[in-house]
Amino acid sequence: MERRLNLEDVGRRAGVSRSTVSRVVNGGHVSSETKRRVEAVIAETGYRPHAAARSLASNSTGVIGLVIPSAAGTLFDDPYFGRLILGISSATNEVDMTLALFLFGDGPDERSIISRVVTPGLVDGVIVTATTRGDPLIDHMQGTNMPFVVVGRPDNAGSTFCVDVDNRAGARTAALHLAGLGCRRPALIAAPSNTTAGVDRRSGFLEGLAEAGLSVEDRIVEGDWSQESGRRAMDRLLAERPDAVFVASDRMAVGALRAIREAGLNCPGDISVVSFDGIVPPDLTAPQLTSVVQPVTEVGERAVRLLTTVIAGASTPEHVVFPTELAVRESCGATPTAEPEA
Amino acid sequence: MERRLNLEDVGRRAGVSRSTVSRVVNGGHVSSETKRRVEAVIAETGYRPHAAARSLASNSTGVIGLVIPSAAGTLFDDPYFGRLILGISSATNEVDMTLALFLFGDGPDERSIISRVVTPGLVDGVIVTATTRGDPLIDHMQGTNMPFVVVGRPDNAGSTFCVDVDNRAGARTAALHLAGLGCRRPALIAAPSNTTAGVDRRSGFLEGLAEAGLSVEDRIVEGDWSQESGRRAMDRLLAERPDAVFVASDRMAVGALRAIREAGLNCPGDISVVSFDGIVPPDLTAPQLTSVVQPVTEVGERAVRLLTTVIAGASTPEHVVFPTELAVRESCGATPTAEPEA
DNA sequence: CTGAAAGCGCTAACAT
DNA sequence: ATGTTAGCGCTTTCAG
Repeated sequence: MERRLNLEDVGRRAGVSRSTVSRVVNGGHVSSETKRRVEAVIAETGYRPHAAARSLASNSTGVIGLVIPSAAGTLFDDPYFGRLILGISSATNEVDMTLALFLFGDGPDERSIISRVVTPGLVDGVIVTATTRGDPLIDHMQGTNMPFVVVGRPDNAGSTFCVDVDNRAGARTAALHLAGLGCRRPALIAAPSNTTAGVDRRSGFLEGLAEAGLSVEDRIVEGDWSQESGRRAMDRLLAERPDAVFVASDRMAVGALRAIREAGLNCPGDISVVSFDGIVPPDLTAPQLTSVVQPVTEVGERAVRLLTTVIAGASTPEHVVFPTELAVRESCGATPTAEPEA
Repeated sequence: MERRLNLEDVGRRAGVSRSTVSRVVNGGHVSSETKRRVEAVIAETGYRPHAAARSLASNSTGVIGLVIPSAAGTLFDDPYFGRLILGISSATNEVDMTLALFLFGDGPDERSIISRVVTPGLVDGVIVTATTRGDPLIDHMQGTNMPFVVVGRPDNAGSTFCVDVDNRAGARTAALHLAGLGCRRPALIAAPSNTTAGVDRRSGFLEGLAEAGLSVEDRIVEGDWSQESGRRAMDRLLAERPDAVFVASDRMAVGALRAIREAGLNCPGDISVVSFDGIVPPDLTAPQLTSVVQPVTEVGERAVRLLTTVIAGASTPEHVVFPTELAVRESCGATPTAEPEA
């Protein structure tokens, strides 16, 4: 097993010092003549700088971490995280960094992995997906001096960098849309109230309803994001004879659609449904879901860019929130529009 | 900005040398008295070893890479990769390593990311998911001396470590099951023939059919894994009036089910379907899919363990292949069994 | 524009 | 059982 080529070796072959080689590798000032010679040697030897050595000397690793808690089971049943990872990964490639993934459940391993995330010299910064309210992970991160941004809206983060979508406004739009269609007895299948997204979507919807002079009264059931919970929720709701329902997530909406069908009712004929996410492929359901679509991939990309600024030293917390778009399809009973409404 | 605490500092506070501290951190032999003292200092200072420095000195990073090519769009629409990542991530946590994710599309960035994967000092080894035949990535990896294992069955890898599922046997079982149910005009919606999984599932199915004295004749259409392709394939196939169809993936099967329904036919009444993957939640479809389930998560976990042996120096290539299980549900028309058949 | 030299924080012989 | 001493391969002043 031969020793790995290092800067010194390359320098020797090119007749220059290791510093010069380092300069051509990192784009420093080098005469074009020597530069050419060094590059030739690098090309023919296939030299690649040693990442760990570089990290140690430069105090920067070139890797960013993505932390997703309670990844356990449900995680990838929902396309949400997949999309987010895609966005983050592509942005990460773009800036020539590498992505480290930290998934963890609720086991005792949590503590250990949580501390691995902030190991010095491992990552330059991390993106934390915070879905639950009062997330202890956020508190923990604030106690360290590891740069981080959170995806979502943590309620216990006085001042952190974060990127989120406007859940409240999106849900409000859904309410207004339903009201505009003439619904009289709206219902709500809410997302868990221990998540900020759940809270925001609920209050946004109620707000929109109020503006239109409507109210859900007791036609409101809380699901747990799962399709099955959506189905059960709709089942319960059906007894109240709602003429429209806003479901706080696509997945739960798929379940709701099923409950409606199984009850022998028709959507949108008997009941309109509007969901949130816009992440389930339209073709997957019949009728196609009208939903408030959130730009998940963009959120991921933005999070990476934001994180790079934090790593670079940005210190005044920035909150970026993306708008959502109502994609009108079949399930609400309106005539689908080519252009999504705002 | 105060300097980061290092071994020397901790040693000074505890009145010992840095090597001793290193020993207590890494579990070397230290008298219980000093060990206690050092641990106290570590606890009160919150000292954490610097990952890059450690990597450089020990020539081992503690991170493994996961490479997923052509991640582009379709990737996360299919729960397959999510499950795989889950398995890999959990195994990775278990052995106290961290996971680096390399996703890449077909753009020009491919070259650059592909070379980043083999950057010395970045990862200790990588898991490559190879789906396509003659995958150039495999050739590339073989040209380096980076430890790697492949998930899947590369056809251009004379001798590599790999873990796969027995696609052939699983598909054969599906054929036999359908034959046992009395089908006479079986059809096949195949997976892309430029993937080894596609090839294996096809030949396994044909083999099983032949054993039962049946044949697909020209009732065979190739899909591209997407649900839509499954739907179109079924549409074409319907003209041939098959009484059973084996669909090489769950996703395509969902499309096929839809085509059957839209043609006004009934499954399993008019036509039985058996799919491959067992990855779509049964509740998602009506009727529930009978399918050949592959243990994706286990494959991921095994890949990690195998990789650790390669990193440790294992040199005689090992191929581990997992068996599949036929989960009999509603879509084949048989009475669902509690115990899945072999 | 280029070379020399001093670390970055840690591990691993090698002494003691 | 513990301390001493070399590096690991790179970046980065500092001279020239």
